[in-house]
Amino acid sequence: MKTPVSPATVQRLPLYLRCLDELPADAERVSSSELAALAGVTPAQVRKDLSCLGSYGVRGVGYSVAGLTQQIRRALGLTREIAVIVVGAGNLGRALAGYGGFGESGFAVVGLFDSDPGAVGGRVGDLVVEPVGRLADAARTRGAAIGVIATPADAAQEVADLLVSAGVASILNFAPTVIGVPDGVEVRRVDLATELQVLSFYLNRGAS
Amino acid sequence: MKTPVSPATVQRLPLYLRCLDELPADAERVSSSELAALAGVTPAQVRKDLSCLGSYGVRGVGYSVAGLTQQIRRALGLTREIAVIVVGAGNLGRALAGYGGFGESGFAVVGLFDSDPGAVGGRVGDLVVEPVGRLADAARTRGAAIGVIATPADAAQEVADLLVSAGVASILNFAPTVIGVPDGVEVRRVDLATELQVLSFYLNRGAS
DNA sequence: ACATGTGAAGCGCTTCACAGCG
DNA sequence: CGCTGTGAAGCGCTTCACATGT
Repeated sequence: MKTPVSPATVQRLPLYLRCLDELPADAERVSSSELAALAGVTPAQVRKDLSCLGSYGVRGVGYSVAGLTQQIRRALGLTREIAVIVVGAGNLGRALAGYGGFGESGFAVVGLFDSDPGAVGGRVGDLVVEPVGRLADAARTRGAAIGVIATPADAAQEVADLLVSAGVASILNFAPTVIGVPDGVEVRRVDLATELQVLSFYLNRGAS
Repeated sequence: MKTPVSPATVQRLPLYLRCLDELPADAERVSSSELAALAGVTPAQVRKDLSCLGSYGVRGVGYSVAGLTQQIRRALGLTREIAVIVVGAGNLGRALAGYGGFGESGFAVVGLFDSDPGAVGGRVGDLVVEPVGRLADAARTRGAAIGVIATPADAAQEVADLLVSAGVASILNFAPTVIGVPDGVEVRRVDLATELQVLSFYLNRGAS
């Protein structure tokens, strides 16, 4: 089965990619059970997920590590480097912009913006903080495909609108608020307080 | 329906809490439709979720903002402040430890640790970076309930083991790797590369 | 013999539609 | 009349079990 990749599967593909990476360098093949153990899911789940992308598995043997890695990267659209813009040069924004893991995963931060004139001009790794006024223009000329919002909550909606108007159709929102976007724009929220609150729930669960 | 709160619902309760917070200060009541619009879900979803915690809704009117907030906080176990420990004082760890939103959400960072002697002693807000050697002891004496891992990938498993042995049964893992823990320990993963890779998938989806 | 690929069953979550109540 | 609360239908995801292929 080729095309119908379910959202649940999409969310797990990057996980498999990581697990493949953590395999011993001399490993040529993996079985669904091995991969499942590393990823913390069931073997059947792994096989179902991988079968969605026209599998390269060999019955009786397993999957080629290199081949499978390539297949997953292609399915995720990681064949070319993707340009990412980060908005908000506070602690979180700088941490994100300076995070080395981007490059290895096929992403490149091509711009870091902030509305505070005091922050503009500051350097983070190879990047120089630019004023938000240049965001839209920079997003277009540098071909940014993904925008990361690392601003306070009250600026998030405004930044989202800016990104959308600049043609950025994928947004990763670290601001602790819900942003509204037009249809066709994909938003993913990462909220620290939310994560802690969910953990809090299960904390009391386990105790009772 | 009182007790059976599904995982999917648990994940949305913090979201509702945020939306309630963003309501105009003079709002006394909300309808499921209003809340749904803010949260980006359906009204039926909101009602189902809220009915799980013995609802305080009034038919024909809506929910009391204050009452509902209290109900959700109680369901999540946010009646007392929860002590959190952060391990890893790199960019991300310092950003997390210094994040003000913790306190407002009912959490308090009671310790920040790092294995690098050069980082130990550094100050982040009110906190002083301590050596990991003191982690287990500090976790116990300060009653830490949640541990946040903000180390590089290769240190994550070791830190997780330390946290578990110190009695921390809830872990929020920002390290780009999968950690193994005993049954009964709850782990949530937040992985930047994973989020970007998922966005990448839908990027190509929308374009084709 | 062994591990993949896959229909089918099982399960949980979402959506619908309406009864119930202020 | 309006909005909540909820059985029931619908849908998607996970798990099972086994046929398939090497």
